[in-house]
Amino acid sequence: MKPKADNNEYSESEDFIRARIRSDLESGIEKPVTRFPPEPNGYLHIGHAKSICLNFGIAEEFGGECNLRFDDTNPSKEDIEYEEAIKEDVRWLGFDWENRIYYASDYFEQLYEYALQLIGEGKAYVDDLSAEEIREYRGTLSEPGRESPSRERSVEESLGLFQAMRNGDFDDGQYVLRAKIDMASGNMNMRDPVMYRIMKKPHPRTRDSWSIYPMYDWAHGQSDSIEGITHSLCTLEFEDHRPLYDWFIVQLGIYHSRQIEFARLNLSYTVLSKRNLMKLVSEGFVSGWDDPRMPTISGLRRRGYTPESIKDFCRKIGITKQDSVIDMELLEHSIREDLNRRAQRMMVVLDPLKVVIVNYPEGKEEELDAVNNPEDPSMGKRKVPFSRELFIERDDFMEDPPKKFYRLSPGSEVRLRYAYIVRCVGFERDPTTGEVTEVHCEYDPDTRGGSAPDGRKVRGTIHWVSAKSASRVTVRLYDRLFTVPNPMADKQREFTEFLNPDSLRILENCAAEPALGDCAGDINCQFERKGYFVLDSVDSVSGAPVFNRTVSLRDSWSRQSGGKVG
RNA sequence: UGGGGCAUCGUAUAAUGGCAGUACAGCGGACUCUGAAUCCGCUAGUCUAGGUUCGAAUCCUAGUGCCCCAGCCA
Repeated sequence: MKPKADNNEYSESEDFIRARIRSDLESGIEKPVTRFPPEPNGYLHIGHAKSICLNFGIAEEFGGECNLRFDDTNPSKEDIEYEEAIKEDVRWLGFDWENRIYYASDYFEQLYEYALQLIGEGKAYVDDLSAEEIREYRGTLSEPGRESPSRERSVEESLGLFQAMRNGDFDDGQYVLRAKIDMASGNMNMRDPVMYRIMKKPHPRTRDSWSIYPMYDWAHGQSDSIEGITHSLCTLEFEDHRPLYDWFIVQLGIYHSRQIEFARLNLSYTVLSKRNLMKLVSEGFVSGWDDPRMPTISGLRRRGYTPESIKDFCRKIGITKQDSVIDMELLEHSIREDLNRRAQRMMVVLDPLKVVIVNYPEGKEEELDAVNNPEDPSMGKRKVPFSRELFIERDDFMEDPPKKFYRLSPGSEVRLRYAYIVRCVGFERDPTTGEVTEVHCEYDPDTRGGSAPDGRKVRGTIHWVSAKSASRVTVRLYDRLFTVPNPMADKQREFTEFLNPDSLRILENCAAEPALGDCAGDINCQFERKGYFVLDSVDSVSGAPVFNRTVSLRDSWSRQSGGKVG
């Protein structure tokens, strides 16, 4: 089937960044070169996916290139574990940096030479003010700063001191190298920003060969320039840094990459900052960075999201400079749309209630045809066993049903999907708890396969599993991580106070079609009428599968009945 | 008058002086062996006030609101 993407909204119009690239292409540049520059200090999340799709997407669309660059300028926060996870996530999304993997740390020597150049030209100086003093001297948002006494230091002295900083002659914090710009600038970033700090810490890649490390502002633009990045795309909070980005490049007289800013992604009912995600992990609110409730790429992957659905989502949200919060339902729409097209259908009863077909012969078993995917006939059919004793969903039976309840209730008729039309003729309950323990039905042998030869209308069709051959599986139902759309909105309260206590429900005794009892690999399927599920890649063991609910099906019944269904 | 940015249905996003469109959500209907999917329809928007113009979301003026910046983090 042809996707309706041919003449839809996103192929017709271009965002402001693509428009700019197109115009730059017309006015001379050969091809766009972009980069995705994560710091290896945490796992990638859906917000990074937006940036990845933008940077790699532009390279694909315009015949350019996109580099993967690790912005590893702060060894106190970075770890090799993160680097590997990041590479895996980018690859999983379906992007390829080929041989273009770079590290800011590869440029440490070049950056050092550049610094020498600026010092030599009197545009940078070594400062001996303490961190606290630097802050005081910087002034405030509305008052200009004061110049450090070190500003008057001679070029020769700064050169010597800077070399000594590199040699490890000083302790952490004793000196910094600063750019000499303008302490009265309205832009705080231009008030003699720190370029290097002393940090006697081994670096994952350069080990102990450096005792000074460049700051972001000093490293990023120059790294872009060295790599010939034409368009350096970053988020809005760096707009204030652009004058500094440009200043360094102009002073150095090197290739001028251009920084362009766009709005970062915000998603409702979750948080999207490494700091806060880190807190959820380290304080045990979730099981790890890849907890299926996490908005990380690895969490979404384990939850059952596909790369296609994430890329589709990124295309739909667009690229602008407006602060916005995207509704989680749009992400859910993307995965439903993708999985509806490709997921194998299965019948699984999450909360089993026993049904006895009283007029069905004891010991008899037959195999019925079930469609694997009504959206895709090429996926074929499969056999499902049927017998006298079945399981149905507990909430598909009601002793005293409300209006418009199309499922089973005393005296009513319902279709067992792919099987027979049955009528409820009675039920049993536990005398002490009052809970319904068993439902009795009579089946109509003429309706084999679920058809009604007499043309009778049966509104309800429910899923079921033959009791004898059912596989016992564990199912984890996930719900939104937070109870409020924006957990960060309340400044008085910690965002963790808004964690949803019901974000995970574990169902140990679900009854599944036999085939699901022993399966392996990346299995995305739809449990009919319940949602899309994926075999958990971590906790499933052979013969004891665990399924994660990726997303429920849309459910207009629970909305209209106000009830919570499964 | 510290600096920088942003304002279009509930949420996003298009319209680059010429019919305010699309998607998600919501509501209603058709269809249905998934209360799914699909199809059809409906609701709903240009921050405010002036101005320019035959014509303004778009240009001008003045307001208002929101976001970011005072790390030796990125």
